Amino acid sequence: MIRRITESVLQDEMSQMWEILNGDEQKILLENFQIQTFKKNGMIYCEGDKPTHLMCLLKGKVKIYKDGIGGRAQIIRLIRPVQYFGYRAFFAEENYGTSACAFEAATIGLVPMEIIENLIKQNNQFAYFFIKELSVGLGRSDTRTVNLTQKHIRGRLAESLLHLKESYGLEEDNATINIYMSRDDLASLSNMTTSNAIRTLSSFYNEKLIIVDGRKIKIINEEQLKKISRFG
Amino acid sequence: MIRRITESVLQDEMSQMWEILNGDEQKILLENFQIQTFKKNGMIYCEGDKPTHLMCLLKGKVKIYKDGIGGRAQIIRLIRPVQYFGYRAFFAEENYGTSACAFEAATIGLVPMEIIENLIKQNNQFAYFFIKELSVGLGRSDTRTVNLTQKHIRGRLAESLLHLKESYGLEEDNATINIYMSRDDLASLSNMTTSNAIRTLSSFYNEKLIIVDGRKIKIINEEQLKKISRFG
DNA sequence: ACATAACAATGTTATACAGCACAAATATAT
DNA sequence: ATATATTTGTGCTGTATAACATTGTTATGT
Repeated sequence: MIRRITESVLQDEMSQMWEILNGDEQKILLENFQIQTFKKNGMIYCEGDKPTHLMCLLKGKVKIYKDGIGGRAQIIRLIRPVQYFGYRAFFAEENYGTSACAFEAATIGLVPMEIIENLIKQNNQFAYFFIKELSVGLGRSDTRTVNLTQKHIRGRLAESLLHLKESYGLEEDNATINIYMSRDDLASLSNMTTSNAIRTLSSFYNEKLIIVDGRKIKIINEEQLKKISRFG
Repeated sequence: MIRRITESVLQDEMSQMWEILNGDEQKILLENFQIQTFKKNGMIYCEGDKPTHLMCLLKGKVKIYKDGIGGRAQIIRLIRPVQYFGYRAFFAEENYGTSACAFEAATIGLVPMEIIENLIKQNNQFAYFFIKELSVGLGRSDTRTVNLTQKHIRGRLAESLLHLKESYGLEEDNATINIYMSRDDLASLSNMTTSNAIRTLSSFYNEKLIIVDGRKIKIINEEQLKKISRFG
């Protein structure tokens, strides 16, 4: 019964990966697949840990971050369902260089990296899946470096808000960003202090670009935000 | 005769890749391999171009950079012989997100990406080579993001100097960094303005950490530079 | 050898941003 | 439900660093 459930998860939600595999390979994946849940703010893995599993976010929201200088965290990547993560360090033969934490209650599918490694060795399309995944990620990371270092504070925050919208979408009102995020996290995402995140957020509110209600943020002038993000 | 030469280049210098391939595959690589030279400051490819070839730096020094906001360039990666580059965008199915330029006269080996793609599809170890290469690169890029955004100006410059030493080594005196780089490039590498690169360099000189003679930089107190890099 | 341009060095000013302190408002746990 | 901890909002102050201006120095070409 449980096997039925996990099989349908693999088939339906992780189809991108599942469909590349042949029957035998699917069977191997199924036999080694497990699902784990994490509470809000639960740690999924820590910087320095040994990577053991490929992870696939099935439900919830996850942040990948690095602890920088003086405890200042820096969010590197936001994960949404269905995205894969946690495998880079294994391939690079390193310990994790980042930590992963659930923004909100999360359900994650896990596959031991040895299994993934073997599948890669027998299925080239599967290997190519990771090559593409990593290549896209590397491009993003480089772009992010430049954005974070060269854009001004307003541009960085505007970019983050738009990025949150792209990643997690909007609520039923078609305006409120569908995430409940602290000012602190918003600051880590935008490479600024919490004070500045708060301050800039209220500037945007005064300029009628957004409406802020506690942690809920409604975008009301996306065009202008885009302009500011491009550099304003 | 020419074939003999290119074969020896593949065998000796690009051995990391060559040795993974079987006889037939090596033949394919050899038949599609060509060597090209670039002058000092010669452009190898540009942001926005369509990626067509895997490149391998055989001789010289190359910088990979992005043109950021207001013409401010940002060096993303330094290439030394023998390192591979130029393939990411193809795998990601994007145009180049960076530009590549020769610091000094460079010799580059080129292989059409279609050939690489086919080799990947028939040789899993070859695929794994790229998975590892990309994984290491992605980790570096993420680390770099945090270093450039969170370290202070002195820390960033110290880090760059040490990085240059690691990348290109020292001259016979075992102290002078083996690269002839403008202050402007040093600034792009360290995410600062040219003025600040110059200023901070002369601070380091006054503190007797380095000796500067034009573009030649001699490291005389590496320990202290490391401390500053870690955060001083 | 000289002119011209590119590069390097340094001082001055302007500004964006970080750090801190404190009060008010919200979450979270018991 | 109440207490405790965390998060949020603001103002103020100091500082790092970007921007600008000036001058000296080193390449490059004629």
